[in-house]
Amino acid sequence: MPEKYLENCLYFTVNKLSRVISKMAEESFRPTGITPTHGFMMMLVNNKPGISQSELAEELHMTPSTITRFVDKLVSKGLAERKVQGKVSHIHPTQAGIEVQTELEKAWKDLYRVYSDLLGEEEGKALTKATHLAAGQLES
Amino acid sequence: MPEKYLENCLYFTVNKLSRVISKMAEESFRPTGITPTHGFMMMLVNNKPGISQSELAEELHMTPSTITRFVDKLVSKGLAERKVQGKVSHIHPTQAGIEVQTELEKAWKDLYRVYSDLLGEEEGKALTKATHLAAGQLES
DNA sequence: AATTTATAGTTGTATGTACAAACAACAATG
DNA sequence: CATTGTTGTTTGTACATACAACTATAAATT
Repeated sequence: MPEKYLENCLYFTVNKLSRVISKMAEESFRPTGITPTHGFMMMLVNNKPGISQSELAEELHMTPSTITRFVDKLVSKGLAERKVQGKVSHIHPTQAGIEVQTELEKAWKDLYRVYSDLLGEEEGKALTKATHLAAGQLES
Repeated sequence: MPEKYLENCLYFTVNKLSRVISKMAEESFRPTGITPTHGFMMMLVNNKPGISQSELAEELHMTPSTITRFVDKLVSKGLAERKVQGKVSHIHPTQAGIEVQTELEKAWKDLYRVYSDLLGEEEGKALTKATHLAAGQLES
């Protein structure tokens, strides 16, 4: 078992990268007062008012229970509201939710800028594509 | 704001990949009765008996508090023991800890096999290298 | 030697996320 | 229409992990 052998393990390198970039994302989103994932969810809601939770789950690649919790938080922050219709919950932005959109987009662009500057824009794009592809290939 | 735009966000793709590969790792390590990260820690301890917690933190890229909790768990499972010496804790494997090593290595190889088969071995290696590099570049 | 600063670890608490089980609404089939 | 299955959401619980504040030891400086 050689030294530094963890570097050769995808599980490890990906998890580490995940921690690092998550911290960067929190940094970028801090001014909005919303954490990154909640922010993305909010943007999805603004992008498609009335979106259902399963659609959110699909887009965000998260489990329904997690989505419930996240929507709860948006609601409790006054940024969104649930309109239950039969078995489906439709999520709509409130006025406050609509208003926070530009700030969220700014945070997102900022995040992009920060990691692109550190990685090189093209390298960043390539890595994004590669991780997206890999995630698709592995989830089977 | 285009459709499917989250795919172009490194934060997102990396987090998704992290979730996917973490689940695969849990699968591979399930037979050992130890979760992947605890397993890696155990291997590090076997690899260098008497290793300090800060060294573990460094290798695993995790915070000291997390290391404390993880070591606690190894100890409570009877796989390792702390020998406190001044302000430093030295972690040693117990007999049970030593004995679980081969099974852990098997699980680890299995994980490698599974994702290599799905990604292609060379592609997997390339991605591992790329994520490792990126994590290094971003943590500044 | 006394005081300050740095290092190693721990503890309390919080967050993100998942799974499993439950529940509620709808669909399909006898 | 009664039952059985399917789908969407929720709730209880659990785990990995982090941060901030704390304690304890060691090192450095006065």
